[in-house]
Amino acid sequence: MTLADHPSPAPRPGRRADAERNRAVIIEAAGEVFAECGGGVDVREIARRSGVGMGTLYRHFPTKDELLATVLERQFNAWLTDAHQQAMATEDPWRALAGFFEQTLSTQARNRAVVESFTATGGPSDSCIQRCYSIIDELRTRCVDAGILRPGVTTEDLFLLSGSLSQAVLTTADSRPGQWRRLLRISLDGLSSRNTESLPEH
Amino acid sequence: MTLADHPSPAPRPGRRADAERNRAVIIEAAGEVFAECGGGVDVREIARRSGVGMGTLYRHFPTKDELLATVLERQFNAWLTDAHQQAMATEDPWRALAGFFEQTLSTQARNRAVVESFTATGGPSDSCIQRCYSIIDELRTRCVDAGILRPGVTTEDLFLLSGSLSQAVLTTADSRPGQWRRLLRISLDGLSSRNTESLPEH
DNA sequence: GACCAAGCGGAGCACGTGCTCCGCTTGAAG
DNA sequence: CTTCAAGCGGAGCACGTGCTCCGCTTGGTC
Repeated sequence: MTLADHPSPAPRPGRRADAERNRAVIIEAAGEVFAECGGGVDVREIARRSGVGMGTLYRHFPTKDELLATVLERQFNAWLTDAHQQAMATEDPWRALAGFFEQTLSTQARNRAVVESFTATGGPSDSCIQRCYSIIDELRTRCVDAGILRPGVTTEDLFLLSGSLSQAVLTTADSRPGQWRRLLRISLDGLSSRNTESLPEH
Repeated sequence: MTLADHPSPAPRPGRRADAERNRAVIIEAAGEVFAECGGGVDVREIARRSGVGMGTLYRHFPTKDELLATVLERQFNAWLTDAHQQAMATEDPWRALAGFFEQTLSTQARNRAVVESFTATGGPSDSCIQRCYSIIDELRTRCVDAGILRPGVTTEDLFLLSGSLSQAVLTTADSRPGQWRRLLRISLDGLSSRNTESLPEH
């Protein structure tokens, strides 16, 4: 399932048809460019890739930040929807949790801007964070109920772990792609209930 | 042991005394500013903090990158020296490894530029990387000889883990400082030889 | 004390990048 | 077909930031 399969979230009635089309083209192109180059790219590059002038770009998105936010929101929601569906479809709680990390990391591996957004101030919007927390919490609860998750592990721990590993994915993307799977495996084993010693308080 | 306890690596004979003094002041100030603000700070801020003009700064360091490299090299070497001494002084191999991570992360937690340097292209100089690998490899070997490290764990795995956790330290530095210790604990438990299943190949 | 090369300060230049302005074009309503 | 507001393109402005230039100052030597 790719991004294009998800419905565009904000169709705007009353606008001229070409404007609507341009808006969609810009979001599409910006998504690609941000993913490849990170949030620091020159806006002209996005305009160029969209085949649209600067005026048009800034008519639709008053600032670069707003464009980035729109794109990230869209990509996050697509990813979260997929992740949720996949999690629901997996019977075994542990496989569901592991699969979530696997999917998250391999998706984000190809999207610089998304990884950056976790580091930078602000990051993704609150509603996305909230949604992400909900999914992780559901996965965590299922594992706890099955007695296979280490006691004391919080949703925040899992969220932070995901962000931390994302970074590992990025740093090894060029030199040793796939090495992150080893770290993931190590972390998951550390999360197993076979480890009974309590974790340090904050 | 702090940075000031380490000898300045490059005293330059034949230079005027005030120039030598200024050079030291600049390195000191730049170290603080880079640590607080990251590598993206305005050079003027470093000049201001040094109490020195732009001309003086650029006389000693022809580019900002060179200044940053000099500062990072110095800080890395100070950190590595401390880490090595501490590792040598710890009898128990596992405590030595855990202590290395603990020290690395709590040091880097207060130094944005260092963490960034692992992410950015280039990063620390090759000789630093090499030295760091040597230390980690020594720690790893001791653990392997004692039979307490999970089979198949490489020096690269441990290096990558360190960088990955550094990121976690940064992202939670403001909101939940100390949470990274929980992730570290989880990772270390996953590295224990009690986990016998082999890690995925690259 | 006199001399001067080495060193210094900071105004200002060059350039990259976010954003605007305005004359031209075009979808669509009548 | 006519009309025109909505939309478009891209030159160029504003500003932040790396770096330079040059007249002034000063440590060191005789």
